Order: sequence, then structure tokens, then C-alpha cells
Amino acid sequence: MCEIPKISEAEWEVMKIIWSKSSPCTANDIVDALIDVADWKPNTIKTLINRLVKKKALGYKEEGRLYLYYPLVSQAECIKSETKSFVKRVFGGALQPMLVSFLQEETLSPDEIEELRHIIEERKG
Amino acid sequence: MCEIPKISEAEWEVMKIIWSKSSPCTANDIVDALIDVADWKPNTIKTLINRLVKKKALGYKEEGRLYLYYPLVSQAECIKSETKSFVKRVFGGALQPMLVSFLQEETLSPDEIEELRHIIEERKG
DNA sequence: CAAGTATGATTACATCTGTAATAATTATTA
DNA sequence: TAATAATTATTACAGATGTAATCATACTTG
Repeated sequence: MCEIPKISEAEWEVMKIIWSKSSPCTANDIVDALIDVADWKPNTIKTLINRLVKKKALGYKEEGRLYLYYPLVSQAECIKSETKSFVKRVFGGALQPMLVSFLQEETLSPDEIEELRHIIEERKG
Repeated sequence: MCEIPKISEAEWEVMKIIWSKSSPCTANDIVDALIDVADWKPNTIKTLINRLVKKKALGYKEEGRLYLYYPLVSQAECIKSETKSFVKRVFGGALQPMLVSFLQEETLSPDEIEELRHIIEERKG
């Protein structure tokens, strides 16, 4: 898992489905799960799956005439990589200004704020 | 400023330069400023500028034979829009899990943590 | 066995992006 | 004024992306 492939917006939806399943799933499982999420034709989803295989974000094993797909990269890794590129693009790489911006500007419920406070307290040690 | 245009990675570098200047600047100003940032030929940067104009992210006025470029969208707006799309893609739209992930996983100095704590305390009101 | 069906493979095509080169135009200078 | 330099405009081109349609093949069913 040396290199995290660059996963496009549409491809992320596919990956999220696959990550959310504990076991490998068929193309149809993915298509079914995506019905609620996106308005894509099954062929579109197959294309996305194939591209993800080509990028080595997904692997598959043949189970009879079916393919069972499974992730080759973990969600945590991808989130990290994606975040890095996002923070670099938008904030020039500085994570903290981003957090400041979010904490100040975004809508958060009291509960959420409390949880964040809790996390920070723990980090302070 | 109804619609925030979608600004690509390379284009962001240009926008950041222009936002950082208080007054409109020429293409050459931008080229000069970007020398430290990216390894692009001047023509490449001109292309990016033109695309940003086409996207209505930049405006310009002719000053003699020069063009003076200025932003048509604010940095804050763009950050917000970009963040939204990022959070949607990666975290399914939930901002808070993202913050949790960052606060837990990323490297932050004690000072930074202290500042974040401070901000949260204030938000708690 | 033949025809329909399910599944994966191949092909399609417009737009966006990264990365420029070249052409056109205008201004400056010898 | 003619050549040169500066600046903007047009064109280029490959790879990524969104969004599929069509083709091929294997399986099921009448």
C-alpha cells in the first residue's frame, strides 16, 4: 500500500460503499447500494469500478462467473491523503488555520462542540 | 456572486496569489509571485489566468496595454465551497467527524492545540 | 438446443486539467 | 519607420472524469 491512488469524486462514492461492507461484494451489490446515493446507470458504476481496479484501489477475485470486489487501500489512508491534498490546495498546507476556520465559521451543535472540546482536552494530556 | 466556480488545483495557486495582493495585479505580477510556488512556464500561468477569467473567478480591466486582474469571488467563499465539496466527498457531508479525525490524528503543536481549545471555549459561550 | 438474461469488457464522447507552443497585436526603440 | 520586445489570444494535446452505450460471453430456461 505504498501509493494512495487519486480517487475522483464519483469514485469516492463507490469506495465508501465498499468500505462500509465488511466482506467483498459484487458489482450488483454496489449498484444497489448506490441507488440511494447517486443517480447513475449501472454501466456508469461498472466503469467507476473498473477504473478503481485499474488504479489499484480495488481488487477482485472471481467467484464463479461473478467478481467479488474488495478494497486495496483503507479508508483511513485515503482520507488522510485526500485531506492532505485539500489542505495543501486551500490552506497552503497549514492544517491549523483550517481547523480554526471551521471551528469559527461552521455550524456545529452544542453537543458536537462539547465532543470536540473533550477531544482537545484529551490531546492536551 | 451567486455561484462559486469550481477552481482546479493549479488554478488555486493563482487565486491565492491574487487574493494575497490588496490591489489588482498584472499577469506578470502573478507570474513573478508564482516562481517560488510552482515550476510553471509563463504561458502556463497565462492559461490558468484565462481559464479563471472564463470561469468568472477573475475579472480584469485594461490599463493601457496591460490587463489588471482582480478576484470576483472572495477567498472565504471559495474556501467554504471547496470545504463543503471536500467534506461531502470524504465524510459524506458530516463536518464533525472530519474535525474529530483531524484533531485525533494530525500533528499539532501544544500551542496550536491551546488555540483550538480557546476557540472552542469561546464557541461554547 | 436456442433464445433470453446477467455480467463483465470494450468503446464512446464531451469536458476539465495540466502543461505549454505559437500567433497576433501593440508598444518601444534604434 | 522598421525591427524588436512585451503582452494577450489562439491552438495543442494527452490524460482524467462524468456519463454511458454497445459488444461479448456465459448461464438459465423454455
